[in-house]
Order: sequence, then structure tokens, then C-alpha cells
Amino acid sequence: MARFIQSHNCTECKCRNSIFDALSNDELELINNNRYEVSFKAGEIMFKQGTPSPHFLCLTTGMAKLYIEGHGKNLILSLVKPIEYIFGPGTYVDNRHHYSASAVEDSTACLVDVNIFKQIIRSNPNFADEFIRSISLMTIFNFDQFISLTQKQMNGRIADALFYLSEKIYGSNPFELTISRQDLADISGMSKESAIRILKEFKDEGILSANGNVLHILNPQQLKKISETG
Amino acid sequence: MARFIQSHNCTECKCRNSIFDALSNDELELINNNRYEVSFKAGEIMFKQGTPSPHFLCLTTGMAKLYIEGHGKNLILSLVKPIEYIFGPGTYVDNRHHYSASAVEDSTACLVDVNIFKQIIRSNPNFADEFIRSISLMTIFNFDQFISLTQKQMNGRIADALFYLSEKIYGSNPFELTISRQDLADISGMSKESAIRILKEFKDEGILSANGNVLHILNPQQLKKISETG
DNA sequence: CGACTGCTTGATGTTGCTCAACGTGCGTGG
DNA sequence: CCACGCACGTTGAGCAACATCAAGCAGTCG
Repeated sequence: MARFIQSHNCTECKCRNSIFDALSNDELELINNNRYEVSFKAGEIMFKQGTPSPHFLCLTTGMAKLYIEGHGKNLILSLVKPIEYIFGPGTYVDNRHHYSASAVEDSTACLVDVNIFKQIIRSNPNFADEFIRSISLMTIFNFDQFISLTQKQMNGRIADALFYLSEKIYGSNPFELTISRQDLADISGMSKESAIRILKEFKDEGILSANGNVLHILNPQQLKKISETG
Repeated sequence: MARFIQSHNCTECKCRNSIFDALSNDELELINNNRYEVSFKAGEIMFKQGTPSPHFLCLTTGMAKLYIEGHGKNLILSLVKPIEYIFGPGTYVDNRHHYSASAVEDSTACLVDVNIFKQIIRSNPNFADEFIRSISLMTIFNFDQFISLTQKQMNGRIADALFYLSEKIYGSNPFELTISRQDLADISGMSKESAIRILKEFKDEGILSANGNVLHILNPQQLKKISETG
């Protein structure tokens, strides 16, 4: 896992999402003067669905999960790793969070006043374009989730979750799972018992090997087929 | 159903979404010079998932459905009525449609070149704010759908769909359903047989009355409770 | 009138959840 | 150091929810 060196000045900060590349030094300075850093222990809640949303949050170390609290169950929308940022849709609507976030590993984050952020969007069209592009990507990702969760059965949903973890989150193939089975179930919209059962099936069929929390996708082709046939 | 009189000039057009109020006459003129009107018969496809997305589309009469084509089944994301617009997330990403649209009633629409639209977003911050706000609203709506579709069982999902149709789409309580039972099933993520069955249950319990395609929610309180208890 | 499309209903099988029991590691307090 | 509680993981059995299949029934259009 790469470590990003966090500077005390945004202009030279290496833990900075690429959308900020569109900013001038003056704009970065503005952000720098209106941000502060926070650290979270694993399990701690960063913000809660329904509460006011005064900050733009950029994760600098660790990992977080974004989840909607439903009826008894949670639905994990996405995992967030450094140096991605969290910017909810409520900012432009009702100034409320529409999902909760909590740290799944010990984490640190930079918080930036949301009004500063909106101000820069208004004044810098390149930044606005990048910003719209990034929320569009999120929306497209949501559509894929929609299909996976509503039209595939459990095998396919777990297959999708495994690819998501391996490719998008941990970025390696044997990968160490830092989330719980319950979280895996909340990603794929099923009970934790079902998630465990499917993992076991995949193990029995030789598609997957599991050594504690280290998972290894042995047969990606077959797993891809399971994902596609639902 | 209100009828909107469509002018030959955008500056005086009454079938114009409110986000265009932020535009100057010059900008409206620019749009006016780069748009054209199209009509669709019921059932006709407006655009198809995966195809290039060169236009911003504003529905002026009729009704359309936006749906993702999944594995054999479709998932309806939303219904669109005048004078709402359709602007997919692909525009800022890969210039492709990520869902399909088709007319469920005879419809007409204005198409505007997407580059003109993006250009105005860059030059008019008020318009950009309104635009971001509107896609944020769509995202929040998607979250509600997520919860409904993944965590509620069929009763609750049909209840949600009925409220959606009555409150958001037709805007009246006895309302005439202009979509098919299959569409209703595609909105609530189930088979059409199941959708029909639930409707019948609601009728038997006196929650709903159905006269042909005219539905009447007789007991909104109880239906709301069904929606909440899942 | 016949073919077709959309709607409706019942019977049947599959899927996936719930519940209950048990195992395991880990921290805490005696 | 052990005893204990607690959270997480695992497994099996039974049941509820839902899809699928099959058949029949309007309405409509040529």
C-alpha cells in the first residue's frame, strides 16, 4: 500500500486528488487556509446520514466505507481509499448527508469548507468540468451496482464484489481483506451467512483460495463468467 | 395534463425547464440556433444504451421511460414527463449513453447539441450550479431506489412505485396508468406476474381500487406503512 | 373471424433469509 | 495466568419469498 506524504501546504501536497490539478496556486492557498486534518480509528463514524454536511472530505490514509442505513440492514455504496474524496449529493440540495461514512481501517482525512469548494467551482470552469466528470463516474458506477444487485443472483453478486475489491480497491490479486464478512455481505446485498456460503462454494470449486483474510482469485475467467451469467 | 405551447424561439418558449431561467437571452439564442425538434410514437426508442450521446434532450410532450438493459430484464430508472430533460452521465465521461430511453406515450422533444450545453456550463456559473443541483437530485433519488429495490420486499416496492406514479409522475390521486404492467414490474424490480399479484392483494384489502387502468389509492396511510415496514 | 398482445390466475420449484448452535480469537478484569 | 465476555466467522435445517411455467381470458387490429 502506497504511503502519501502529507504536506502542511496544499500547493505541495502529494496526497491530493488529481481534480485539484486544475486549480491555480491561489485557489490551492484558499483551500489550504480553510481545511483541517482529522484522524479516525477503525470503526469510528466519520459522518452520519441525515446530519448537516458542511465539509468536503478527502481521505489521506486508511480506508472508509460509504453506506446507506436502511431497514435494519446497511447497503455499502462504495469503499474509499486514499486519495479519493467524499462529496455527497446533498451539498447542492439540502445540505444533508444522504449516506453515512465510517472508517474500516485507521484513517486520516482533510476536511475543507464546502462553501470554499463551491466558490471555486463557480470561478474555475476546468475544475467544474472535472468535478462534474467525477460525479458522473460515480453515477455510472451506481448503475452497474443497480444491475448487479437487482438482476443477478448471489453467485454473480459475490463475483462482482470480489472483482471490485481486487481490481478497484486493493489493486492486487492475492489481496488481504480488511473488511468484515458482514461488510462483504452489505456490498453485495445479502445476509452474511449467504456471503460466507458462496465464498465456500467458490473455494470448493477451486475458483478462489482463502487463507485467513488473504483471498486469491485462482480462476478469473470462470469468476467472470459467473458474474456475467448472473 | 397540462399542455405547453412550444414557441419557435427559446427565449419565449413556455416548454422550457426552469434551469434555463439562469440563462441570458444571448445564451438562449445560442441554444435556439443549435436545437431541433423530434417526435416519437409510443413504444419508439429515443436512444439506446451504448450508443454515442451527442444531444441534450428535453421532453416537451408525452412521456418517456429511462431504463437499463440488464440480463433479459430491464430496470426502469425513472419516467420522464414534460418539461423535464434527459442528460446522461456519459456526456462527461465516455460520450456514450448508459441507459436507454423510449417513449411510453406519443412524445415530442427538443434536442440540443451537447457541446453548446457544456460550453454554457463553463461560462455561466449560475447555470452550472443549477445543473449540478439537478444531477444531485437525481442521485439522491437513485439512493432511495437502491434501498427500496434491495431491502424491501415486493409489497413495499409496489407501494413505493404507486406513490412515485401518483405523486411524482401523474400528480393526482385517482390516476390513469399509461404504462404497462410490465413497466410497473420493471420499476419495482420483479416479474410482471408478481406485480399483478400484489396489485390484486392491495385491491382485496381495500387499499387500492382499479378500474381498468385508472388506479385510486384509497388508503394512503396504510400504503405508506407498507412502504415503511418493507 | 382469427391472430395477436397484454392481462390475470393458479400450481410448482427454486432461491435466499432466518434462526439456532457452535467455534475461534481477542481483550479485559480478576 | 486463567476465566470470562464479546465480536466475528461458520455450518445446517427449515421456511418464506419470489420466479417460472402453463393455461385461460379479454380486447384489438387486420
